[in-house]
Amino acid sequence: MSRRETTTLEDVARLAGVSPATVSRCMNQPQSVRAEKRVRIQGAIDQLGYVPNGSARALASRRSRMIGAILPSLDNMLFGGPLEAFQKEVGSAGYTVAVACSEYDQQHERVHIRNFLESPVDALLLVGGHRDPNIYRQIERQGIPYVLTWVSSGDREEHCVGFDNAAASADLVDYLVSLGHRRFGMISGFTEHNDRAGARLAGVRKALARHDLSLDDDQLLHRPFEPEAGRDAFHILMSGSKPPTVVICGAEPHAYGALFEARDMGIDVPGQVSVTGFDDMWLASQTMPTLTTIRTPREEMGRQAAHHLLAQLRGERVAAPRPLETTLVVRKSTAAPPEPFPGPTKGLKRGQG
Amino acid sequence: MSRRETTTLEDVARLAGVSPATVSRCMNQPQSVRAEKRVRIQGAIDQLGYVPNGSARALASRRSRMIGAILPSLDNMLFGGPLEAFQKEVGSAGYTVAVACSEYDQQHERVHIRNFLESPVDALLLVGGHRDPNIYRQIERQGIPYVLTWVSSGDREEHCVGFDNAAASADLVDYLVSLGHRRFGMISGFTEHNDRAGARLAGVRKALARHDLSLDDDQLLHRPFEPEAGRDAFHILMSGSKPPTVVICGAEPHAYGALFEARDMGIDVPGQVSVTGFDDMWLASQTMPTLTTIRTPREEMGRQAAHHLLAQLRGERVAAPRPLETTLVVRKSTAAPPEPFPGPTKGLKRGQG
DNA sequence: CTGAAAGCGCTTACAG
DNA sequence: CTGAAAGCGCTTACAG
Repeated sequence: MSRRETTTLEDVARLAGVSPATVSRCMNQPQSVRAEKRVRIQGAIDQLGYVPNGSARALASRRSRMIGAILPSLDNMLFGGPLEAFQKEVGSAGYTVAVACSEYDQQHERVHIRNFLESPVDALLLVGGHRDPNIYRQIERQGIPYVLTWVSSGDREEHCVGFDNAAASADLVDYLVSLGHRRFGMISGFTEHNDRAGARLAGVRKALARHDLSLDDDQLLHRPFEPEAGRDAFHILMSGSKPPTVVICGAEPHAYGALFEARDMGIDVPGQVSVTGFDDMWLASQTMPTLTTIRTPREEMGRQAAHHLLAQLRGERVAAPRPLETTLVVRKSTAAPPEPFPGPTKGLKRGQG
Repeated sequence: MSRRETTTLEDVARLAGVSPATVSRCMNQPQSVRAEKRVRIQGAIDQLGYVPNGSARALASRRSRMIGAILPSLDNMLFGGPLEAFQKEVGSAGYTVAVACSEYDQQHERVHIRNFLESPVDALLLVGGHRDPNIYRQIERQGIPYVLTWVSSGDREEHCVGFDNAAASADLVDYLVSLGHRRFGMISGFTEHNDRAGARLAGVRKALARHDLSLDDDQLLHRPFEPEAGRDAFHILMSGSKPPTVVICGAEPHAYGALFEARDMGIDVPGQVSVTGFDDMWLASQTMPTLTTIRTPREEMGRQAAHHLLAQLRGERVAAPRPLETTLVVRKSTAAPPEPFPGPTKGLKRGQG
């Protein structure tokens, strides 16, 4: 235990017989140092067990090599995969990922953004695009790159790496209408502070309107993203006097809950009612019946978000990313409605989806 | 855009008419600064929109306020919850959490540990306790606190915040033996670099031995933690000439896969074969049949890991944490074996679990 | 309670 | 290709 506990770059320089600047260059731009010295320096590094101090490096270079990621939650199957993919990509470029959870709460997210800006992070990954403009102003004032995932459009398209939630749910509706469905129910997430949930609901409404259909107020239930909540909502929808012939779920946990509740209520899916999900998580292909849903390319989104950010960090001028494609995956939870049901309007166009 | 883009503590000091040292104190130990000055300083901070620079702070104070967490995976339902709980706890104490995934690979983990030590992090959260002693030496040389989760014993009990995997699976075996089972099959994770999986398997073996039973070699299959892998293994086990009357799964995804495969094979659970899980994730209570399993207190573990680390970071001397309790949750996937099956030995003691 | 000063361990123009 | 020197923006004994 000497007085000086940590070995510094200066120690390495002394042992290698070069200046600290050269050691620094050797670590950051090896090709700019004569090979012979590189060997001596590496030897000194190994001999001393030198570990560079990231804080000092960050301060001197004004780059922390840290990227902050703020996700709504980690305690489900949705965000972990993309985060892991993101971390892997930026990690191999030398960046560390700091995480925080907003718990689907704007105030929490705001605090975390502020903390990350203080850290300071070199870049930021967020989910969704709707937030107080002041937040964006604050981020941009610091001049750090950021990426908005899970959405493809909005005010800041050049920062969005995601897919078109509204278009995806509209696809779903077109398909369901083509099956003959006219009475729709929906279990949605809360839309106030969640533009993904909002877009999915809007997409459903818009597509229904195109078919001269609509979603009745009492057929739309907002619930947190939990299977239990989905069960509860499904039970309510199916206990009404005129239950829907199809229940669209804005998030997959809702659909799992709906399927479980149907089983417990003795309701046949898709015989009596069709059920759809959104995201195509692993369970969707294992439920009974298997779930018709929208596949979202989540890992791919994580990777692309990383590349988008890394390009900006390299100082490249980047174009607005192209929206990622979603896919309608038809499985066994959807079928024609149980009996011919006269639609609320005439002139219904079949099979146009 | 002035030449100096960032406002620094010095700017605040100048505007408030105090020294930089006082501004620093005002932020870190407010009570040591006269109230009147505190107000002036806060005013200056607000007026300038001052954001302290974490890198400089880290360098000067030799504390980065960052904790590194290395988990085997984020892309499943297991580690996200505890990580979120951990982040929440340490976050409210002012710490940032950096994450990385080892992908159940020692070399990956080693690289991430090294990167974190460079960052440098103030503390480290790891999963499991078995790793190259050199790694521990390296961590301890830097003098940073660390916590080993998901395990309760081993060489470094004072760092473990977890539960006794072996005892938990032994409980399960005792219960199954008490039901009358004598022919056991097991789907286990790979045990070479995973001491949790190793302990679960060892616990099963030890408990069986206590009952004069054992696990035949061809009744033990090692698989990655995926439902599909569980399906595959279950299929193999049940296709043998003498299939087991119970399949113990070392991880819950294996059990889900087993249940799905049983359904597809037309095998009645628990009529023909019992199936057990380990962890009690949300799906366990929703499968058909519902799953008998071991409940592990994962969120609580995340919180306790945080408190254990925070106490050390405060410089407190901490005692070895008490192991967390696991619970045998009996549901519908287990029952007596289909027919009286003569055990390999006499003198079997019933109901001793 | 407060300030002047040194220092944390790097990086990076600048000059050669 | 290399070195001397300044500087990144804070914190913290030390003295008062």
